[in-house]
Amino acid sequence: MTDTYYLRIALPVPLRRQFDYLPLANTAASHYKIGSRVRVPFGRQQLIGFVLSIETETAVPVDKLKPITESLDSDTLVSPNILQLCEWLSTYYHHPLGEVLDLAIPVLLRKGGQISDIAEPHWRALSCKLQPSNVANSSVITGKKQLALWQLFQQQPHWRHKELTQQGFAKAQLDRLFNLGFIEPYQQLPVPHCDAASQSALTLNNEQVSAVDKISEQFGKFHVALLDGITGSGKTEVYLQLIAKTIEQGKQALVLVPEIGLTPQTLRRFQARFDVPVVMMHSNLNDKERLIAWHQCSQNQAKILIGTRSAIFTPLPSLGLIIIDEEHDGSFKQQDGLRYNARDFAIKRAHKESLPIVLGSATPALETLHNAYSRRYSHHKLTIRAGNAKPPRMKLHSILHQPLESGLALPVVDKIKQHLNAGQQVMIFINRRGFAPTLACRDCGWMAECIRCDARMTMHQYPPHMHCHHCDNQVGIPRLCPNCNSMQIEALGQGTERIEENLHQLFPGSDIKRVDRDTVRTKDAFDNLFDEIHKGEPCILVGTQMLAKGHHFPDVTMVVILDADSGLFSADFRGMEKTAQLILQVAGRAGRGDKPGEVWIQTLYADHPQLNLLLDGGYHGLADNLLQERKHIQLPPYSYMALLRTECSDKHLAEQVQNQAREFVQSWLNQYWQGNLLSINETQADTTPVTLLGPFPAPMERRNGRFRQQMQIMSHERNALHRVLEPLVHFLENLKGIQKIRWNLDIDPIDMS
DNA sequence: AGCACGCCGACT
DNA sequence: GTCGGCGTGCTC
Repeated sequence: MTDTYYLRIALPVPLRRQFDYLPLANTAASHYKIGSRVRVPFGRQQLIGFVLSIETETAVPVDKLKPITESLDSDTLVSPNILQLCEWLSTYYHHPLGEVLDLAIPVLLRKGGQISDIAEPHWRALSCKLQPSNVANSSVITGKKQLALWQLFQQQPHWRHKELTQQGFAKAQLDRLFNLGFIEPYQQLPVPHCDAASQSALTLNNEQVSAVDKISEQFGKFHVALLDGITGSGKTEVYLQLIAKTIEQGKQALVLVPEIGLTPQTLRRFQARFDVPVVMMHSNLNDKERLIAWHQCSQNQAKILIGTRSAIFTPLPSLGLIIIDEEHDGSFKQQDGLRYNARDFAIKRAHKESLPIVLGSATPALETLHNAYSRRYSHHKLTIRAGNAKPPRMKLHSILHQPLESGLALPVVDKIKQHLNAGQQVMIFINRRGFAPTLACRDCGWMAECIRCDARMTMHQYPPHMHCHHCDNQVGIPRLCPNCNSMQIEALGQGTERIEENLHQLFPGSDIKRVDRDTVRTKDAFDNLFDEIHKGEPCILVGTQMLAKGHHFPDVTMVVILDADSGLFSADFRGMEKTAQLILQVAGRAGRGDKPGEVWIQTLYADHPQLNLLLDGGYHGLADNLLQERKHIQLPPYSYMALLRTECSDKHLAEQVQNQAREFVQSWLNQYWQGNLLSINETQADTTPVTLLGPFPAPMERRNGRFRQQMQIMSHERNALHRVLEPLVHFLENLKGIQKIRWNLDIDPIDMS
């Protein structure tokens, strides 16, 4: 008996629907596993898709159905859990499932590769043949190299081919021993390497003990814990001890870290602590290395995975704990394609797999804090610095009407001198790279602007050029004003290059190091620089964000923040939150037990209420105030938001599509929503379930030659929001002329630009 | 997203 | 006469 059945396949195309295919002739339905890959004909091309389900009926006319080309996996590749989580992502972020699934597996598998592709050639001794007597009697082994090779196999019977060639043995020598029947080649998948633990657990203070105890009580069930600990309070030690308990139970642990925080130091700290294999996954891995790590996790060989955003998709069959370090960090949100938030998705995964998740931060996102206050998350505070170190002294220094010496206030210059003379390090933080953010003509007021963006070009000195940081456009430095031919062209404002140059004048003979994307392009360069700074010689560090994230500089005793003001009046409603997080992060880089640090914030607004709140009441003082403000104006976390963005070289088209979207949403609400709602509860008649704000131009309207528009779509009900977004996406997909413009829908946006 | 088909301008 | 521009439409 042959019952007909169909395979429902998700394909990596930007279409929010699935495709049905016929199976291969004479294959039983049981041959096709859910979550396995198949190659299928799609139009004129061949694509790789995932089997979602096996259906007995199809809505497609049977004569349109084609059989699949081949089945690529005999077993499931994406586990039911991960598949369902991807389906959830697809629905929540309104993104095609096929593209979501594509992100969930390593590139090599996406392209049709097999796990066996990463198998490595090995050699093994054939124990029965490899006896000293064989060698002695046969006298077939000639040459020192062959003998040395034979001796190696005496010591250890298995060798990677690569290791042997690295030791100077040639293929010919291996072949010779093989022909003699002493050894044979075989292929084997790489096994994660693992050293014995060399470091033991630190003693915890009471707060840490309490956090570890309370969170580990939640093992085996879904639970979100906020580990809210000031810099230096030992969050990492809490992670490590929770992971240790997880490992003791034979479970795996997943640690997500921000993009920039994944350093060899981090890996070493974990490896030194545990007897089990620790694997890293980050953007610096090549396709093969990524597949190896993925495979080792999926086979339960790796017990700890430390990774950046996309590591959240990794199959971990015995996962017992998830940790999100620096959970407030913006890099957990992907900013293109599938705009998912790995922190939120991790919580979803923890829920699905019934396990605890720890969100750690010194400056939790307001969303997270709100959830902790409302007791959806448990809240564990760490307020004591290790070794009873004093927190850094923070000081707002008004530069209003004050003379500046190369961008630095005079008392700040004096202070820097004191610290250098005391043999200590000073860090100057300015979030602007290049020499100067503006190049202007003194005679006519002309300013160098980017031809593609509504932005001024940054002047760079090393090498000399004008650079647009928004579209990467580069041009030479004009010698005459292009507008009035004046020679009075002047660089205005300070960038890292200029501060560095000025510091050489102010502090001749001092060691000055600049740390920004232009000086440390590679991970290695940064690590080398870090090692040098770590020697502790007095110096001044000048740098951008880069200095704030990831590394700690114990010999830095003074931090100067030059441009905190730029974040105070930002168009983004998260501007103040982000500024506070950055200030505290930078401040946290400084000092250690025996050398307390001081932080000077240069500002024109020394009486800015929220800045003062941050300094007097700490992060939580400010955060409470910001939460009240958000509640008052009903912004997240007190409402849910989606942002529809359009961009087009034709300004009118970008606006027109927004207006069409707006009209669509409004008429949809009138037709389907308000009618229903009114009949249920007429007193709510004036409460619109979904509100629209905009469309309006993006903060920088023109970028890279395209005009950008955006519209906020908000609701107090997550479901209400999604119920209208679904038909909106459908409407936009099928809108005539939509291919002329770029558009995207950002759910829970964190960067409003 | 690809990749076709489909009609209108400057070229061997 | 055709090569090719990218507008429109489809993919189980």
